[in-house]
Amino acid sequence: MTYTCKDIARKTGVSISTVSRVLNKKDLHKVGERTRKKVEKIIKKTNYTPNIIAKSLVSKKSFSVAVALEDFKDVVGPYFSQIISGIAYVLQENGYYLQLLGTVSAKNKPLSQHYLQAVKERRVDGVIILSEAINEKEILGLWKDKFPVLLVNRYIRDKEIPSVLMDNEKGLYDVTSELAKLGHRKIVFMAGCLKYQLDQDRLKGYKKALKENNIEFDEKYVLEGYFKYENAANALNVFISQGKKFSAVAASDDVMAFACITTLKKNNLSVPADVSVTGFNDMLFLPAVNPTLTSLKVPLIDMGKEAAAKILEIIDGKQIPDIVSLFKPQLVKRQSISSPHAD
Amino acid sequence: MTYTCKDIARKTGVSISTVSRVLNKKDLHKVGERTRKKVEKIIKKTNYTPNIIAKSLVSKKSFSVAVALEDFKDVVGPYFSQIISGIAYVLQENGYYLQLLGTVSAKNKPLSQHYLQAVKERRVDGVIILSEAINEKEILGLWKDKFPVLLVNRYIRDKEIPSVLMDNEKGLYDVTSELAKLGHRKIVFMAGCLKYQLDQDRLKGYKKALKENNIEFDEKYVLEGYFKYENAANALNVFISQGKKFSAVAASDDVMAFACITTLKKNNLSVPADVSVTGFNDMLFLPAVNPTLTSLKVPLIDMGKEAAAKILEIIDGKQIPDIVSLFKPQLVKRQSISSPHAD
DNA sequence: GTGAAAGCGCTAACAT
DNA sequence: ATGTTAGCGCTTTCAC
Repeated sequence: MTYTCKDIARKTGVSISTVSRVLNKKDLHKVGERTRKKVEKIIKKTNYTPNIIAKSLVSKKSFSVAVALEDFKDVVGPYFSQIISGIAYVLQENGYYLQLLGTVSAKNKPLSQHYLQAVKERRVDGVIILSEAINEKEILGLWKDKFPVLLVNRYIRDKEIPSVLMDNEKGLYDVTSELAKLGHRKIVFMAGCLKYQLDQDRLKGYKKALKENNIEFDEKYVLEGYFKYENAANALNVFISQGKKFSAVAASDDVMAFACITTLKKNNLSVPADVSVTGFNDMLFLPAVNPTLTSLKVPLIDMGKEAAAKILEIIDGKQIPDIVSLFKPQLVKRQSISSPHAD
Repeated sequence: MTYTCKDIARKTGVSISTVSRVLNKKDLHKVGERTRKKVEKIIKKTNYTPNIIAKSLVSKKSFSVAVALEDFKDVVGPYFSQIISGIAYVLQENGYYLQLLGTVSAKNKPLSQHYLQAVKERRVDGVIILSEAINEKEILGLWKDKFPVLLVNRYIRDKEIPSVLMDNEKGLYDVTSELAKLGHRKIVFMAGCLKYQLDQDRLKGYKKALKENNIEFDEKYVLEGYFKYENAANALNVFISQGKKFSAVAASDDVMAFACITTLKKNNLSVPADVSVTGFNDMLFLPAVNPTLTSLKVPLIDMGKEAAAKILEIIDGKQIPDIVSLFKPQLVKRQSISSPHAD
């Protein structure tokens, strides 16, 4: 049997308003001590829990936040899952629920329709956008409608949309500089997806480091692996088969870095003796991997926590002190890099 | 501006029932062609989306399903994330939303309170339980209340609670048999957590294989790694320091298998020359890992899909043909096993 | 202090 | 074929 506040009122012999008052501890000073106790007793006895749906209807708050992923397959893999884990933790601590939304490929529905519908249906009080599949116009539309939105590792140029970011430019700058310092002159940048702002920024850092070390930029040395193992392996394979010279690969992702290592081995190139390889996010550190991967450590879980904390502030209508939080990647050197051959 | 069905009715010059009818395509034959078109036009023009909260209140359906995890940190890591990915996919395809719930550690709240509250608040139409932290009594309570529940890789003895399972007993039986066939006589079983049914079943398979190969069971050869890298490494370290002889480790998880490989290397034992190692779930296959891991492949994403499909059937009140779906693990042999030394 | 009543945005039974 | 109306379970104002 599932009870309603009406049942509780009847059982206690009071009105539903009184029940509501003690339930929400609101205007409690207006409720008699004895009445309150009586109501509380019945609530406990019946194990009554208010219907949140009804509450939402009148309060216009769902106490839940959506996390918009591009594809549910993204949950698999340490990048998104760490961010989500951080978000989930903070939301739960604050009594909020987390809805996981996909932005592509729902049956019979165009791109992003499913996620937008959830928002418009007022299922959620805010959205944290991890997906790159949602276009800027849509996001700006929501923001203009005063709907709480927050972007993670993504931002919209010249617009004041709250974002939680990592310093992508500095990340690739650091890693490229390190490789140059070791003596590398032909460095491949295995980007994820160059149409993403994130890889544009990394490209910028890569170029900056090249320039500072008097290495000429050659766009043929920029490959795209789309953050997928197979794609990265293919891209590097094609590059190798073209006979291009190179002694290092800076990848935009640890998974792609592993793809590069495997591909190099298959081409009888050893890592790091022949080619140095670096990753990004330092999310896949396994001591069993040989060689262990040099990567850029980013506190993904903390970024998730920050994202959740921030969207809650926005939902609560608080003034947000900073539109942007910026996390710094930290270079972690391991076995996958060394000085190049002297040839 | 956010519209209600009343607004649409007023703008179109019809009643709200008519709006509701065209919205839900229900009793549509009773609506005039022209009226329908008129309503549809206004809906399109105003970009109106019905308020799902109100709809839920009357229909007593939230169109969302909860996935109960023990700890949000669990999303990180391939085991849970693959299952979740499968669940999310099927739910979305069926127009359902996914709520992620934790079952421990919400601030000020005892174990599992948060998840139970979500259920009782009628936020969700059903729960898929991945967590081991929810006790059997609670689950049985929900089931008795006719609340749709489904367990994944977990079941309750002698109770007909729907479950999506993998054949844990056969998995460890297969792997242990293979090791015995190679000539191993001293095989360590690195369990996750022996109080879980899953590891009890695996233990059973392990024992069965030992018996069939005339190897005496010794409980000292059963360790617990709690599915964590550090714990497994510690447990094996302690075991090694006790001077026990062994030539193989069958782990209940790939992560623990990697922990074992690293620990063995640190103890100057090479894999597989000195000690063979196997994993479970085959979820971390990386060609870059040396040696590549022998493991039991389980279709985790498919298990997630099956779980979602099943909970939807239960929610729809359909007769469920099988209380249990059983997925078979498949032994994938790679470099981490070989015959033992001849000493 | 407590209760009655209106209303949140929708559905569905019942009129017309 | 279309409209009227009574709720769904709660919050909140306003009486008493």
